[in-house]
Amino acid sequence: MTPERTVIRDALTDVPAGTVVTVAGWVRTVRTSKGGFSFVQVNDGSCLANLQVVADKELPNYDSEVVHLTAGTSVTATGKLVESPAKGQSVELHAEDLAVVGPADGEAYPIQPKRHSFEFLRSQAHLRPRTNTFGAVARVRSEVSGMIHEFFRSRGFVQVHTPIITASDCEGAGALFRLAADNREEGEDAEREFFGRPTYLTVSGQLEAETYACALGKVYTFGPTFRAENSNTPRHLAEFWMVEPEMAFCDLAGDADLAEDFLKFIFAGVLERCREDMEFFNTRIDKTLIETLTHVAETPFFRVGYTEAVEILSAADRKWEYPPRWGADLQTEHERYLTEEKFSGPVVVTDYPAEIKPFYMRINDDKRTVAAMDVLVPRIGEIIGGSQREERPEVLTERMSQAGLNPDEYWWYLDLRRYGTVPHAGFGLGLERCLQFITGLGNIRDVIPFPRTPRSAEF
RNA sequence: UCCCCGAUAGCUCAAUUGGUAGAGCGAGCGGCUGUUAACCGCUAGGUUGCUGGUUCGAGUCCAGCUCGGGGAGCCA
Repeated sequence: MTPERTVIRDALTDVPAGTVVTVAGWVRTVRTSKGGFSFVQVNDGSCLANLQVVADKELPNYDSEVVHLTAGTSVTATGKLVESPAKGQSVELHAEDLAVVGPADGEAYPIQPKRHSFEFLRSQAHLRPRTNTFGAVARVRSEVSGMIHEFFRSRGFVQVHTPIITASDCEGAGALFRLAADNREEGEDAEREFFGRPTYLTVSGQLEAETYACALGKVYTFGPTFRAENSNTPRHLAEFWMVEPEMAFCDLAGDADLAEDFLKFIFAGVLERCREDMEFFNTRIDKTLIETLTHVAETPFFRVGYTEAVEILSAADRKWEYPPRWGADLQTEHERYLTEEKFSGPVVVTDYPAEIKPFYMRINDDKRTVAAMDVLVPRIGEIIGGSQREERPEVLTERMSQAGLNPDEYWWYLDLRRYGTVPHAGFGLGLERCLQFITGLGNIRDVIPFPRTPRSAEF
Protein backbone atom coordinates (compact mmCIF):
# COMPACT_ATOMS: atom_id res chain seq x y z
CA MET A 1 0.00 0.00 0.00
CA THR A 2 0.91 3.64 -0.05
CA PRO A 3 4.05 3.87 2.06
CA GLU A 4 3.46 7.46 3.11
CA ARG A 5 -0.01 6.77 4.47
CA THR A 6 -0.75 8.56 7.74
CA VAL A 7 -2.98 6.88 10.29
CA ILE A 8 -5.86 9.03 11.46
CA ARG A 9 -4.84 8.87 15.11
CA ASP A 10 -1.59 10.61 14.16
CA ALA A 11 -3.31 13.01 11.78
CA LEU A 12 -5.56 14.19 14.60
CA THR A 13 -2.86 14.58 17.22
CA ASP A 14 0.75 14.46 16.06
CA VAL A 15 0.85 16.06 12.63
CA PRO A 16 1.29 19.85 12.49
CA ALA A 17 -1.46 21.76 10.73
CA GLY A 18 -0.49 22.64 7.19
CA THR A 19 1.09 19.27 6.45
CA VAL A 20 -0.04 17.41 3.34
CA VAL A 21 -0.94 13.83 4.22
CA THR A 22 -2.61 10.80 2.70
CA VAL A 23 -5.09 8.84 4.79
CA ALA A 24 -6.95 5.64 3.96
CA GLY A 25 -10.06 4.24 5.61
CA TRP A 26 -13.77 3.63 5.43
CA VAL A 27 -16.49 6.24 5.07
CA ARG A 28 -18.76 6.56 8.10
CA THR A 29 -21.08 9.39 7.03
CA VAL A 30 -21.33 11.95 4.27
CA ARG A 31 -22.98 15.35 4.49
CA THR A 32 -23.30 17.08 1.17
CA SER A 33 -24.15 20.64 0.28
CA LYS A 34 -24.95 20.36 -3.39
CA GLY A 35 -23.92 23.90 -4.11
CA GLY A 36 -20.45 23.65 -2.69
CA PHE A 37 -18.86 20.71 -1.03
CA SER A 38 -19.17 17.55 1.02
CA PHE A 39 -18.03 16.56 4.48
CA VAL A 40 -16.86 12.96 4.53
CA GLN A 41 -16.20 11.31 7.90
CA VAL A 42 -13.42 8.74 7.44
CA ASN A 43 -12.40 6.15 10.04
CA ASP A 44 -9.39 3.84 9.77
CA GLY A 45 -9.66 2.05 13.10
CA SER A 46 -6.50 3.60 14.53
CA CYS A 47 -8.67 5.48 16.99
CA LEU A 48 -12.27 6.09 17.82
CA ALA A 49 -12.49 9.51 16.20
CA ASN A 50 -13.12 10.07 12.50
CA LEU A 51 -11.18 12.47 10.32
CA GLN A 52 -13.40 14.99 8.58
CA VAL A 53 -12.42 15.21 4.94
CA VAL A 54 -13.71 18.30 3.16
CA ALA A 55 -14.18 17.78 -0.57
CA ASP A 56 -15.32 20.55 -2.88
CA LYS A 57 -16.73 20.57 -6.37
CA GLU A 58 -13.38 21.38 -7.97
CA LEU A 59 -12.39 17.73 -7.53
CA PRO A 60 -12.57 16.01 -10.93
CA ASN A 61 -14.62 13.13 -9.56
CA TYR A 62 -16.86 15.30 -7.40
CA ASP A 63 -20.12 14.83 -9.33
CA SER A 64 -19.35 11.31 -10.44
CA GLU A 65 -18.16 9.84 -7.13
CA VAL A 66 -17.88 12.13 -4.12
CA VAL A 67 -21.53 13.13 -3.87
CA HIS A 68 -22.49 9.47 -4.20
CA LEU A 69 -20.22 8.21 -1.40
CA THR A 70 -21.99 5.92 1.02
CA ALA A 71 -21.16 4.44 4.40
CA GLY A 72 -18.75 1.52 4.15
CA THR A 73 -16.92 2.70 1.04
CA SER A 74 -13.15 2.46 1.32
CA VAL A 75 -11.30 5.60 0.24
CA THR A 76 -7.96 7.30 0.18
CA ALA A 77 -7.72 11.04 0.64
CA THR A 78 -4.78 13.33 0.13
CA GLY A 79 -4.70 16.94 1.16
CA LYS A 80 -3.62 19.54 3.64
CA LEU A 81 -4.48 19.22 7.31
CA VAL A 82 -5.94 22.53 8.45
CA GLU A 83 -7.44 23.80 11.66
CA SER A 84 -11.18 23.33 11.47
CA PRO A 85 -13.25 26.51 11.51
CA ALA A 86 -16.23 24.64 12.94
CA LYS A 87 -16.80 22.78 16.18
CA GLY A 88 -16.50 19.04 16.48
CA GLN A 89 -12.91 18.52 15.42
CA SER A 90 -9.63 20.36 15.84
CA VAL A 91 -8.32 19.62 12.37
CA GLU A 92 -9.79 18.52 9.08
CA LEU A 93 -8.35 17.45 5.77
CA HIS A 94 -8.97 19.60 2.69
CA ALA A 95 -8.90 17.02 -0.06
CA GLU A 96 -6.83 17.57 -3.17
CA ASP A 97 -7.59 14.00 -4.12
CA LEU A 98 -10.34 11.72 -2.85
CA ALA A 99 -10.34 8.29 -4.46
CA VAL A 100 -12.73 5.39 -4.05
CA VAL A 101 -10.81 2.19 -3.40
CA GLY A 102 -13.78 -0.12 -3.01
CA PRO A 103 -17.42 0.95 -3.31
CA ALA A 104 -20.15 -0.21 -0.93
CA ASP A 105 -23.74 -0.43 -2.12
CA GLY A 106 -25.45 1.98 0.23
CA GLU A 107 -28.74 0.18 -0.06
CA ALA A 108 -27.28 -3.18 0.95
CA TYR A 109 -24.54 -2.25 3.43
CA PRO A 110 -25.77 -3.51 6.80
CA ILE A 111 -23.99 -0.99 9.01
CA GLN A 112 -26.03 2.18 8.68
CA PRO A 113 -24.93 5.45 10.21
CA LYS A 114 -27.40 5.03 13.04
CA ARG A 115 -27.75 3.14 16.29
CA HIS A 116 -27.98 -0.63 15.89
CA SER A 117 -28.83 -3.21 18.52
CA PHE A 118 -25.99 -5.42 19.73
CA GLU A 119 -28.13 -8.43 18.81
CA PHE A 120 -28.24 -7.35 15.19
CA LEU A 121 -24.53 -6.58 15.10
CA ARG A 122 -23.77 -10.09 16.38
CA SER A 123 -25.35 -11.36 13.17
CA GLN A 124 -22.90 -9.10 11.29
CA ALA A 125 -19.78 -10.13 13.19
CA HIS A 126 -17.59 -9.57 10.12
CA LEU A 127 -18.64 -5.92 9.79
CA ARG A 128 -19.26 -4.89 13.37
CA PRO A 129 -15.61 -3.93 14.00
CA ARG A 130 -16.39 -0.96 11.75
CA THR A 131 -18.67 0.49 14.42
CA ASN A 132 -17.55 2.75 17.25
CA THR A 133 -18.31 0.25 19.99
CA PHE A 134 -16.65 -2.79 18.46
CA GLY A 135 -13.65 -0.85 17.22
CA ALA A 136 -13.16 0.38 20.77
CA VAL A 137 -13.58 -3.13 22.19
CA ALA A 138 -10.94 -4.45 19.78
CA ARG A 139 -8.43 -1.78 20.73
CA VAL A 140 -9.05 -2.22 24.46
CA ARG A 141 -8.85 -6.01 24.18
CA SER A 142 -5.52 -5.78 22.38
CA GLU A 143 -4.14 -3.34 24.94
CA VAL A 144 -5.25 -5.54 27.84
CA SER A 145 -3.65 -8.59 26.22
CA GLY A 146 -0.39 -6.69 25.93
CA MET A 147 -0.56 -5.54 29.55
CA ILE A 148 -1.11 -9.11 30.75
CA HIS A 149 2.25 -10.13 29.30
CA GLU A 150 3.80 -6.92 30.57
CA PHE A 151 2.60 -7.51 34.13
CA PHE A 152 3.87 -11.06 34.42
CA ARG A 153 7.14 -10.57 32.57
CA SER A 154 8.00 -7.52 34.71
CA ARG A 155 7.60 -9.75 37.76
CA GLY A 156 9.81 -12.52 36.49
CA PHE A 157 7.13 -14.93 35.28
CA VAL A 158 7.96 -17.21 32.35
CA GLN A 159 5.26 -17.69 29.75
CA VAL A 160 4.52 -21.36 29.10
CA HIS A 161 2.58 -22.50 26.04
CA THR A 162 0.46 -25.27 27.49
CA PRO A 163 -1.27 -27.59 25.00
CA ILE A 164 -4.68 -26.95 23.47
CA ILE A 165 -5.16 -30.68 22.93
CA THR A 166 -5.06 -32.61 26.17
CA ALA A 167 -5.89 -36.00 27.59
CA SER A 168 -6.55 -34.73 31.09
CA ASP A 169 -10.00 -33.93 32.27
CA CYS A 170 -9.32 -31.16 34.74
CA GLU A 171 -12.12 -32.26 37.00
CA GLY A 172 -14.47 -29.57 38.11
CA ALA A 173 -13.90 -27.34 35.14
CA GLY A 174 -16.89 -28.50 33.14
CA ALA A 175 -17.77 -30.56 30.07
CA LEU A 176 -15.18 -31.26 27.38
CA PHE A 177 -15.11 -31.16 23.60
CA ARG A 178 -13.93 -34.56 22.39
CA LEU A 179 -11.53 -34.56 19.44
CA ALA A 180 -11.89 -36.76 16.38
CA ALA A 181 -9.55 -36.90 13.39
CA ASP A 182 -11.40 -36.42 10.11
CA ASN A 183 -8.93 -38.02 7.69
CA ARG A 184 -9.58 -41.72 8.13
CA GLU A 185 -8.58 -44.04 5.34
CA GLU A 186 -11.23 -46.15 3.64
CA GLY A 187 -12.25 -49.04 5.85
CA GLU A 188 -10.37 -47.73 8.85
CA ASP A 189 -11.90 -48.18 12.25
CA ALA A 190 -14.23 -45.27 12.91
CA GLU A 191 -13.27 -45.41 16.54
CA ARG A 192 -9.55 -45.07 15.87
CA GLU A 193 -7.99 -42.50 18.18
CA PHE A 194 -5.42 -40.31 16.49
CA PHE A 195 -3.45 -40.01 19.72
CA GLY A 196 -4.10 -43.59 20.79
CA ARG A 197 -6.34 -42.38 23.58
CA PRO A 198 -9.32 -40.07 24.00
CA THR A 199 -8.32 -36.42 23.72
CA TYR A 200 -10.12 -33.16 24.29
CA LEU A 201 -9.83 -29.45 23.83
CA THR A 202 -8.34 -28.08 27.00
CA VAL A 203 -10.55 -26.69 29.76
CA SER A 204 -7.51 -25.32 31.60
CA GLY A 205 -3.76 -25.23 31.27
CA GLN A 206 -3.38 -25.44 35.02
CA LEU A 207 -2.12 -28.99 35.47
CA GLU A 208 0.52 -28.54 32.80
CA ALA A 209 1.39 -25.09 34.15
CA GLU A 210 2.00 -26.61 37.57
CA THR A 211 4.74 -28.81 36.11
CA TYR A 212 6.61 -25.79 34.81
CA ALA A 213 6.03 -23.79 38.00
CA CYS A 214 7.67 -26.67 39.86
CA ALA A 215 10.78 -26.10 37.76
CA LEU A 216 10.88 -22.44 36.81
CA GLY A 217 9.21 -20.96 39.88
CA LYS A 218 6.79 -18.46 38.42
CA VAL A 219 5.00 -19.15 35.15
CA TYR A 220 1.83 -18.16 33.35
CA THR A 221 -0.24 -19.34 30.43
CA PHE A 222 -2.50 -17.22 28.27
CA GLY A 223 -4.54 -18.87 25.59
CA PRO A 224 -7.88 -20.20 24.39
CA THR A 225 -9.89 -22.52 26.57
CA PHE A 226 -12.96 -24.60 25.73
CA ARG A 227 -16.03 -25.64 27.66
CA ALA A 228 -18.79 -27.79 26.18
CA GLU A 229 -21.34 -26.78 28.80
CA ASN A 230 -24.73 -25.90 27.38
CA SER A 231 -24.51 -22.51 29.02
CA ASN A 232 -26.77 -19.80 27.66
CA THR A 233 -25.95 -16.70 29.64
CA PRO A 234 -24.36 -13.30 29.00
CA ARG A 235 -21.29 -14.48 30.96
CA HIS A 236 -20.41 -17.79 29.25
CA LEU A 237 -18.65 -18.78 26.06
CA ALA A 238 -17.75 -22.20 24.66
CA GLU A 239 -14.37 -20.75 23.61
CA PHE A 240 -12.73 -18.07 25.69
CA TRP A 241 -9.28 -16.83 26.66
CA MET A 242 -7.83 -17.50 30.05
CA VAL A 243 -4.79 -16.22 31.93
CA GLU A 244 -3.35 -18.68 34.41
CA PRO A 245 -0.36 -17.81 36.58
CA GLU A 246 1.17 -20.52 38.77
CA MET A 247 3.76 -19.90 41.51
CA ALA A 248 5.96 -22.33 43.40
CA PHE A 249 6.70 -21.58 47.07
CA CYS A 250 3.48 -19.61 47.34
CA ASP A 251 0.41 -19.96 49.53
CA LEU A 252 -3.17 -18.78 49.18
CA ALA A 253 -2.51 -15.33 50.64
CA GLY A 254 0.30 -14.76 48.15
CA ASP A 255 -2.00 -15.94 45.39
CA ALA A 256 -4.71 -13.47 46.41
CA ASP A 257 -2.13 -10.67 46.61
CA LEU A 258 -1.05 -11.41 43.05
CA ALA A 259 -4.64 -11.48 41.80
CA GLU A 260 -5.32 -8.10 43.38
CA ASP A 261 -2.14 -6.49 42.06
CA PHE A 262 -2.82 -7.95 38.64
CA LEU A 263 -6.37 -6.61 38.33
CA LYS A 264 -5.33 -3.19 39.60
CA PHE A 265 -2.49 -3.03 37.09
CA ILE A 266 -4.86 -3.85 34.23
CA PHE A 267 -7.59 -1.43 35.30
CA ALA A 268 -5.23 1.47 35.94
CA GLY A 269 -3.39 0.76 32.70
CA VAL A 270 -6.45 0.65 30.51
CA LEU A 271 -7.71 3.95 31.95
CA GLU A 272 -4.41 5.56 31.12
CA ARG A 273 -3.73 4.04 27.73
CA CYS A 274 -7.22 3.77 26.25
CA ARG A 275 -8.55 7.11 27.43
CA GLU A 276 -10.62 7.94 24.35
CA ASP A 277 -12.21 4.48 24.09
CA MET A 278 -12.88 4.35 27.82
CA GLU A 279 -14.57 7.73 27.72
CA PHE A 280 -16.73 6.43 24.91
CA PHE A 281 -17.81 3.43 27.01
CA ASN A 282 -18.37 5.72 29.96
CA THR A 283 -20.65 7.96 27.90
CA ARG A 284 -22.52 5.37 25.89
CA ILE A 285 -22.54 2.16 27.94
CA ASP A 286 -22.19 2.87 31.66
CA LYS A 287 -21.86 6.36 33.15
CA THR A 288 -20.16 5.04 36.29
CA LEU A 289 -17.49 3.02 34.49
CA ILE A 290 -14.43 5.24 34.86
CA GLU A 291 -15.34 6.12 38.43
CA THR A 292 -15.73 2.44 39.33
CA LEU A 293 -12.49 1.33 37.67
CA THR A 294 -10.56 4.17 39.24
CA HIS A 295 -11.95 3.26 42.65
CA VAL A 296 -11.14 -0.43 42.22
CA ALA A 297 -7.61 0.35 41.08
CA GLU A 298 -6.96 2.42 44.21
CA THR A 299 -8.80 0.56 46.98
CA PRO A 300 -7.76 -2.64 48.79
CA PHE A 301 -9.96 -5.63 47.94
CA PHE A 302 -12.09 -7.01 50.75
CA ARG A 303 -11.14 -10.51 51.84
CA VAL A 304 -13.56 -12.73 53.62
CA GLY A 305 -13.63 -16.43 54.45
CA TYR A 306 -16.43 -18.52 53.02
CA THR A 307 -17.69 -19.37 56.50
CA GLU A 308 -17.86 -15.70 57.46
CA ALA A 309 -19.47 -14.88 54.11
CA VAL A 310 -22.26 -17.36 54.81
CA GLU A 311 -22.76 -15.75 58.22
CA ILE A 312 -22.95 -12.29 56.63
CA LEU A 313 -25.48 -13.53 54.10
CA SER A 314 -27.57 -15.28 56.74
CA ALA A 315 -27.65 -12.13 58.84
CA ALA A 316 -28.59 -9.91 55.90
CA ASP A 317 -32.02 -8.37 56.05
CA ARG A 318 -33.43 -9.74 52.84
CA LYS A 319 -35.28 -12.66 51.34
CA TRP A 320 -33.11 -15.16 49.48
CA GLU A 321 -34.39 -17.34 46.72
CA TYR A 322 -31.74 -19.80 47.89
CA PRO A 323 -31.08 -19.28 51.60
CA PRO A 324 -27.33 -19.37 52.31
CA ARG A 325 -26.24 -22.66 53.85
CA TRP A 326 -22.77 -23.79 54.90
CA GLY A 327 -21.69 -26.46 52.42
CA ALA A 328 -23.55 -25.07 49.44
CA ASP A 329 -21.92 -22.96 46.78
CA LEU A 330 -22.64 -19.25 46.76
CA GLN A 331 -25.50 -18.35 44.43
CA THR A 332 -25.38 -15.50 41.98
CA GLU A 333 -27.69 -13.51 44.25
CA HIS A 334 -25.25 -14.05 47.13
CA GLU A 335 -22.24 -12.94 45.13
CA ARG A 336 -24.06 -9.85 43.94
CA TYR A 337 -25.05 -8.92 47.46
CA LEU A 338 -21.46 -9.20 48.68
CA THR A 339 -19.90 -7.16 45.86
CA GLU A 340 -22.68 -4.70 45.12
CA GLU A 341 -24.20 -4.03 48.52
CA LYS A 342 -22.17 -5.28 51.46
CA PHE A 343 -18.70 -4.28 50.23
CA SER A 344 -19.43 -2.22 47.09
CA GLY A 345 -16.34 -3.47 45.32
CA PRO A 346 -14.22 -6.52 44.59
CA VAL A 347 -14.34 -9.22 47.23
CA VAL A 348 -12.01 -12.18 47.61
CA VAL A 349 -13.83 -15.13 49.16
CA THR A 350 -11.51 -17.84 50.48
CA ASP A 351 -11.56 -21.28 52.11
CA TYR A 352 -14.58 -22.99 50.57
CA PRO A 353 -15.95 -26.35 51.71
CA ALA A 354 -13.88 -29.17 50.27
CA GLU A 355 -16.87 -31.09 48.87
CA ILE A 356 -17.76 -28.36 46.37
CA LYS A 357 -14.24 -27.81 45.03
CA PRO A 358 -11.93 -29.85 42.76
CA PHE A 359 -9.46 -32.49 43.94
CA TYR A 360 -6.31 -30.41 43.41
CA MET A 361 -7.13 -27.71 45.97
CA ARG A 362 -5.20 -27.94 49.22
CA ILE A 363 -7.05 -29.26 52.28
CA ASN A 364 -6.89 -26.82 55.19
CA ASP A 365 -6.00 -27.82 58.75
CA ASP A 366 -9.69 -27.90 59.67
CA LYS A 367 -10.04 -30.83 57.21
CA ARG A 368 -13.36 -29.52 55.90
CA THR A 369 -12.31 -26.54 53.80
CA VAL A 370 -9.79 -26.03 50.99
CA ALA A 371 -7.43 -23.15 50.24
CA ALA A 372 -9.56 -21.80 47.38
CA MET A 373 -10.33 -18.24 46.43
CA ASP A 374 -12.82 -16.54 44.13
CA VAL A 375 -12.46 -12.89 43.20
CA LEU A 376 -15.95 -11.46 42.78
CA VAL A 377 -16.68 -8.12 41.15
CA PRO A 378 -19.92 -6.14 40.85
CA ARG A 379 -22.16 -6.95 37.88
CA ILE A 380 -20.02 -9.85 36.58
CA GLY A 381 -19.60 -12.08 39.62
CA GLU A 382 -16.65 -14.45 39.53
CA ILE A 383 -13.81 -13.00 37.48
CA ILE A 384 -10.97 -15.05 38.98
CA GLY A 385 -10.94 -18.51 40.52
CA GLY A 386 -7.81 -19.89 42.13
CA SER A 387 -6.32 -21.95 44.90
CA GLN A 388 -3.28 -23.23 46.68
CA ARG A 389 -2.63 -26.69 45.25
CA GLU A 390 -2.46 -29.87 47.30
CA GLU A 391 1.26 -30.63 47.53
CA ARG A 392 1.11 -33.66 49.90
CA PRO A 393 1.16 -36.81 47.76
CA GLU A 394 -0.86 -39.03 50.07
CA VAL A 395 -3.54 -36.38 50.61
CA LEU A 396 -3.76 -35.70 46.86
CA THR A 397 -4.08 -39.40 46.03
CA GLU A 398 -6.83 -39.73 48.59
CA ARG A 399 -8.70 -36.74 47.17
CA MET A 400 -8.47 -38.14 43.64
CA SER A 401 -9.93 -41.42 44.71
CA GLN A 402 -12.76 -39.66 46.53
CA ALA A 403 -13.47 -37.72 43.35
CA GLY A 404 -13.68 -40.95 41.38
CA LEU A 405 -10.48 -40.34 39.45
CA ASN A 406 -7.83 -42.95 38.81
CA PRO A 407 -4.53 -41.73 40.32
CA ASP A 408 -2.62 -43.90 37.83
CA GLU A 409 -3.78 -41.68 34.98
CA TYR A 410 -2.38 -38.65 36.77
CA TRP A 411 0.99 -40.29 37.46
CA TRP A 412 2.92 -37.34 36.07
CA TYR A 413 0.87 -34.88 38.14
CA LEU A 414 1.58 -36.95 41.26
CA ASP A 415 5.28 -37.11 40.37
CA LEU A 416 5.45 -33.38 41.09
CA ARG A 417 4.58 -34.28 44.69
CA ARG A 418 6.84 -37.36 44.84
CA TYR A 419 9.95 -35.52 43.76
CA GLY A 420 10.71 -32.26 45.46
CA THR A 421 7.18 -31.16 46.22
CA VAL A 422 6.59 -27.51 47.13
CA PRO A 423 3.64 -25.43 48.23
CA HIS A 424 2.32 -23.71 45.13
CA ALA A 425 -0.69 -21.72 44.04
CA GLY A 426 -2.27 -20.07 41.04
CA PHE A 427 -5.46 -18.75 39.54
CA GLY A 428 -7.41 -18.39 36.31
CA LEU A 429 -8.74 -15.11 34.95
CA GLY A 430 -11.36 -15.11 32.22
CA LEU A 431 -10.18 -12.46 29.78
CA GLU A 432 -13.66 -11.79 28.44
CA ARG A 433 -15.18 -11.35 31.90
CA CYS A 434 -12.40 -8.93 32.67
CA LEU A 435 -13.22 -7.05 29.46
CA GLN A 436 -16.90 -6.99 30.36
CA PHE A 437 -16.01 -5.35 33.62
CA ILE A 438 -13.73 -2.85 31.87
CA THR A 439 -16.07 -1.90 29.01
CA GLY A 440 -19.38 -2.19 30.84
CA LEU A 441 -20.81 -4.35 28.05
CA GLY A 442 -23.55 -6.58 29.36
CA ASN A 443 -23.05 -9.56 27.07
CA ILE A 444 -19.78 -11.50 26.87
CA ARG A 445 -20.43 -12.16 23.15
CA ASP A 446 -19.66 -8.51 22.50
CA VAL A 447 -16.12 -8.50 23.90
CA ILE A 448 -14.74 -11.33 21.72
CA PRO A 449 -14.52 -10.91 17.94
CA PHE A 450 -16.24 -14.16 16.96
CA PRO A 451 -18.16 -15.63 19.89
CA ARG A 452 -18.72 -19.38 20.11
CA THR A 453 -21.84 -20.34 22.02
CA PRO A 454 -24.29 -23.24 21.80
CA ARG A 455 -25.80 -23.34 18.27
CA SER A 456 -23.65 -20.43 17.14
CA ALA A 457 -20.33 -20.63 15.24
CA GLU A 458 -21.14 -19.05 11.90
CA PHE A 459 -18.14 -16.84 11.36
C1' U B 1 -30.81 -27.86 30.39
C1' C B 2 -35.00 -25.20 33.26
C1' C B 3 -38.21 -20.60 33.82
C1' C B 4 -39.98 -16.03 31.63
C1' C B 5 -40.20 -12.69 27.20
C1' G B 6 -39.78 -11.81 22.08
C1' A B 7 -39.67 -12.47 16.32
C1' U B 8 -43.74 -6.90 11.59
C1' A B 9 -39.71 -2.72 5.62
C1' G B 10 -32.32 -2.90 5.22
C1' C B 11 -32.29 -1.20 10.77
C1' U B 12 -35.21 0.54 15.38
C1' C B 13 -40.09 0.13 16.43
C1' A B 14 -45.98 1.24 15.94
C1' A B 15 -50.69 -1.23 14.57
C1' U B 16 -57.32 0.17 19.54
C1' U B 17 -61.97 -5.35 21.51
C1' G B 18 -59.34 -10.35 15.52
C1' G B 19 -61.58 -6.30 10.04
C1' U B 20 -56.50 -7.13 3.89
C1' A B 21 -49.81 -3.00 7.65
C1' G B 22 -47.48 2.67 9.49
C1' A B 23 -43.43 5.98 11.35
C1' G B 24 -38.39 7.32 12.11
C1' C B 25 -33.62 6.25 10.43
C1' G B 26 -31.13 4.27 6.10
C1' A B 27 -31.32 4.13 0.47
C1' G B 28 -32.57 6.81 -4.48
C1' C B 29 -33.79 11.71 -6.58
C1' G B 30 -34.26 17.05 -5.78
C1' G B 31 -33.27 21.60 -2.52
C1' C B 32 -29.76 24.14 0.90
C1' U B 33 -22.15 27.84 0.25
C1' G B 34 -19.47 24.51 6.56
C1' U B 35 -21.97 20.50 8.05
C1' U B 36 -21.46 17.42 13.04
C1' A B 37 -26.59 10.89 14.29
C1' A B 38 -27.14 18.07 9.58
C1' C B 39 -31.79 19.99 7.73
C1' C B 40 -36.39 20.35 4.06
C1' G B 41 -39.36 17.84 0.02
C1' C B 42 -40.56 13.57 -3.09
C1' U B 43 -39.96 8.20 -4.31
C1' A B 44 -39.09 3.08 -3.80
C1' G B 45 -39.27 -0.75 -0.23
C1' G B 46 -43.32 -5.94 3.57
C1' U B 47 -46.03 -14.06 1.56
C1' U B 48 -45.87 -9.80 9.55
C1' G B 49 -39.73 -16.27 11.64
C1' C B 50 -41.63 -21.50 9.95
C1' U B 51 -45.67 -25.33 9.94
C1' G B 52 -50.48 -26.39 11.09
C1' G B 53 -55.23 -25.05 13.53
C1' U B 54 -59.70 -21.86 15.10
C1' U B 55 -62.62 -18.07 12.28
C1' C B 56 -66.66 -15.21 7.15
C1' G B 57 -61.89 -12.84 8.18
C1' A B 58 -55.44 -13.76 11.85
C1' G B 59 -49.65 -9.34 12.52
C1' U B 60 -53.37 -10.00 16.46
C1' C B 61 -56.16 -16.22 19.18
C1' C B 62 -54.26 -21.74 19.84
C1' A B 63 -50.38 -25.78 19.16
C1' G B 64 -45.63 -27.37 17.61
C1' C B 65 -40.91 -25.96 15.71
C1' U B 66 -36.66 -22.55 14.69
C1' C B 67 -33.93 -18.46 16.17
C1' G B 68 -32.97 -14.45 19.64
C1' G B 69 -32.97 -11.86 24.59
C1' G B 70 -33.25 -11.91 30.08
C1' G B 71 -33.07 -14.91 34.68
C1' A B 72 -31.21 -19.76 36.90
C1' G B 73 -27.68 -23.81 36.92
C1' C B 74 -22.52 -24.94 35.33
C1' C B 75 -18.12 -21.88 35.64
C1' A B 76 -13.78 -18.08 33.95
